[in-house]
Amino acid sequence: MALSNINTVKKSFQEFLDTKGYRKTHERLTILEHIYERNDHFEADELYLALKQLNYHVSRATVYNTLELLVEAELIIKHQFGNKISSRYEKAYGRRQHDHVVCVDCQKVTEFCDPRIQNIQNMVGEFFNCEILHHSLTFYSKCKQVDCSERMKMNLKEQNNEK
Amino acid sequence: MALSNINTVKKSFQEFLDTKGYRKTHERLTILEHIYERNDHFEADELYLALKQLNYHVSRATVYNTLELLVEAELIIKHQFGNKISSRYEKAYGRRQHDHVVCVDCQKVTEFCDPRIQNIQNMVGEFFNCEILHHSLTFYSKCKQVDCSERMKMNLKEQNNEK
DNA sequence: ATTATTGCAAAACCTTTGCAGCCTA
DNA sequence: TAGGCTGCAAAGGTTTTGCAATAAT
Repeated sequence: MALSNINTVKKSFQEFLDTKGYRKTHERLTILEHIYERNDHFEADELYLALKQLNYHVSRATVYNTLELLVEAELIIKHQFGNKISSRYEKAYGRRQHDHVVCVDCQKVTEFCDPRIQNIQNMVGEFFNCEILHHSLTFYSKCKQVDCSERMKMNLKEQNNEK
Repeated sequence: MALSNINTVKKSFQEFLDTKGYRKTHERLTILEHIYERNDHFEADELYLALKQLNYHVSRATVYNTLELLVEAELIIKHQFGNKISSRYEKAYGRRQHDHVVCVDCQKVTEFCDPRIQNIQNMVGEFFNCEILHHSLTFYSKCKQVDCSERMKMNLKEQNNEK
């Protein structure tokens, strides 16, 4: 992500905090920066551990708190992919609406866009006379790529080592 | 659900258990029966408590175990609706493919069908050269119906009573 | 008779909460 | 300085697991 963008995002968050009367703490701004350096669909604990490894210590409580604020500020999106228990997050600023394909074997997440989903959303909202706020469309697949089986092997190895 | 159908479903489950070399226990068959008497999108613990109230005692472990088997047998479908932590289940046999609208206030689940989703699924599968096994499409709405606010009030009352 | 399955309780897992102390405003 | 925010640890809710007892094959 371009440098100009991260500054825009930080400004946006600061404005959000101002408007809501929340405080601009180092923790919150730093967490936002680190999120915008990532390009994946990460879990809260992954973010916590990544920050720890960078010798920037924040508590889990603060990570969860900040993630919630960022969702509210519409700077990140929260997902629940299938049977995975924990939520995943991705940055939202300057990104067009998209949906996901998740491999049931290696958990790899791929993104796609299809304008027809918006049409369906509008139609369903009209039909039920309700205001649809947002949607979640996920395709669960077995990807035919080489690195899928690679990942599976890695996962199996990890599991065996831990036992 | 018609009586003939529940028998068909039970036969289907028994065949599944046979094929897989699993045992046909009273618990498993009874849980299946009770699920097919429901018409909602229930949580595992709701099912456990419902069975308890009917004086049919099964452990939580057995409920979870059986739900997993029924998903594998494709007799029920498991959902993760939005930020709700716990999974929800619904019966699957003899039901046409459909998706869901979930009210973010009262959690009411409504079903709808749209053939275009299948088209999108096919296109995306071809595009990424992957085999899409199934999908999950959920619209999150604020329903404008009277009973939504009613439910919200009820929920608030319950919460206050519990405190 | 074998051994998968059950029930129970404890553990695991992710997330939230309570509180003392800190730091932003 | 006031009180919102943090860190820590403990609690919360859902799901999984270990093990002895039970029941299906």
